[in-house]
Amino acid sequence: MSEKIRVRFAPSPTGGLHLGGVRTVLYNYLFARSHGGDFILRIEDTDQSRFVPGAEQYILDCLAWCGLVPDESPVHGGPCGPYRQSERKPIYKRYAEQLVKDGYAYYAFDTPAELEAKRTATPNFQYSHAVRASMKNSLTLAADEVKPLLDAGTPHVIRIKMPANEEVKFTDLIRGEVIFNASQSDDKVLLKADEMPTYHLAVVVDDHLMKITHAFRGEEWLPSAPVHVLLWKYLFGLEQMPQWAHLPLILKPDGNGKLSKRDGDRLGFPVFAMNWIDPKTNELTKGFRELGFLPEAFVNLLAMLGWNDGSEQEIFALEELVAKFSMDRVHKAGARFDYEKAKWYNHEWIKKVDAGSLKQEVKSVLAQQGVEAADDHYLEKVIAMVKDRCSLLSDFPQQSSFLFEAPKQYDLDAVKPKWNGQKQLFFAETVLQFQLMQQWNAADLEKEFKEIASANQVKPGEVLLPLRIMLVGGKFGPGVFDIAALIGKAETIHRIEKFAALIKE
RNA sequence: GGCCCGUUCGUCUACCGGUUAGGACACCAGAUUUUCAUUCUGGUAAUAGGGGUUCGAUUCCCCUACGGGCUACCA
Repeated sequence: MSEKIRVRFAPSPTGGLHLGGVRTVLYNYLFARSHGGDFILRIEDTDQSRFVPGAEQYILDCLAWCGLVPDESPVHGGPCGPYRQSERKPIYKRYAEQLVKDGYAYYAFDTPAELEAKRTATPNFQYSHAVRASMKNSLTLAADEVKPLLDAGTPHVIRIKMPANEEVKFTDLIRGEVIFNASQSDDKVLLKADEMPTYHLAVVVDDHLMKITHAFRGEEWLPSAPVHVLLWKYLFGLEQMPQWAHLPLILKPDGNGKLSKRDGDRLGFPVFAMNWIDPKTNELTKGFRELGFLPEAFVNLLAMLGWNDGSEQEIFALEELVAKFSMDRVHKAGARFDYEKAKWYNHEWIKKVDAGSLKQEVKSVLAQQGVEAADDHYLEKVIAMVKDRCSLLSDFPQQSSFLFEAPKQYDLDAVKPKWNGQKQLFFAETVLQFQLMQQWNAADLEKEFKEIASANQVKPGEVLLPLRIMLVGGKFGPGVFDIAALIGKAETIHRIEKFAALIKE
């Protein structure tokens, strides 16, 4: 039995897809897939103040990178269209008017200035059941006063009339039964003066019309959940309501509060899945992908931030997450984001995947550093040799560029103080002996090198570091003989000679 | 301020009444690697506090403290 799990996702007002957003979609995806259902994602399309050009496609691109491809993702012209909020204005208005007619909402004529005055006069002013009788609205005004106002086109909003004493219950997939007293919420605006809906109305109307089955969102929405539940009750009936899940927040690594883009900038780690250029400011925010993360690792670390399968396993592939995921093991408390652990996940994944599958990414990351890796077969060998030492894809150039071209810079301080004629002679001899070698592999090279050393009365330890500097340029990289074996006889000899000539001066 | 949600090593977390409270990241020490990493071994480190309930509470309940969230014609 296959079920269609339809979910809605609201992009961030500033564009960009942050960790919390990806995790929300990820949990949606895992939930849908683990129930054998289709995953239908609707990206909320609120134009006007919030609309960011390109945000939808960007989100879809990010999700594709993560491997979270929806079976269907109507953006424009889909079966439940129109999707753009401004094109749906009449729909929202119709439902809002319906609510007024049924006595669940009312017109409010208070101007923003009047409300502002109230707020400054009364410290904890809330437009709620307690004060609505003293405000200017269709509840306090006589019917024959209201009609002229409406007819004259007086600016007004439609507010929900929250019951003064009613318990609102609903089941949250993570928190279980949640009970609120409706009186605690104020009379939220449902339809603004410009006839655009607020989130509260739009979310309920759209979820109904677009047959949303599951509504996962951040914990910050919990306090307004009773408003939404009530709207469902008034408009469509509670049986129709999607299943709610309020996900725990992802918190700053230091200090307090939700993780924000600013924290990433400040602490030096990405917060967005992929690079995002704010179309308004042209400001670039780096993404996990561009900083060298593997999508497998990104998904893995996000999944574990607030969920685990109860075992001690920490490395999960997406299919494995699908198989083991269950909503009731999602945490209630927020989790601090730890970039060090994020890098650890990536390192584990780089070690885990095979060299061949990394070719494209490594090639492009090398190209960015001006290193051309033309030979795929050779590249794969390079990757196999160095990948265990890389936490990020961006570590590859540092760890492997010398396998494609001779070092341009040498760590001379590592060699020069102890350099002498004896070593000069030793390397001259090494070049000669290497030229004669029939087999060119790491084991034979090491054997040969040590024999030359003992024949020349040099301790291998004293010439090993110079050899490394000659081949690599610095004190890093895989075993020297592995490097020599890979770059080949001619190149090895060339590098030794080049360096020997250089250090003489 | 009001309301809501939450609270196990520094961090992510396991335990769903009986454990020497386990794992991972980070950190420290040792081994391996005649580079640097990796790897391996070991170590430091937690049930916020106080009341109940119970033969027995990290686990269930209450209070306090702390943290987070919401409190817009933003989402």
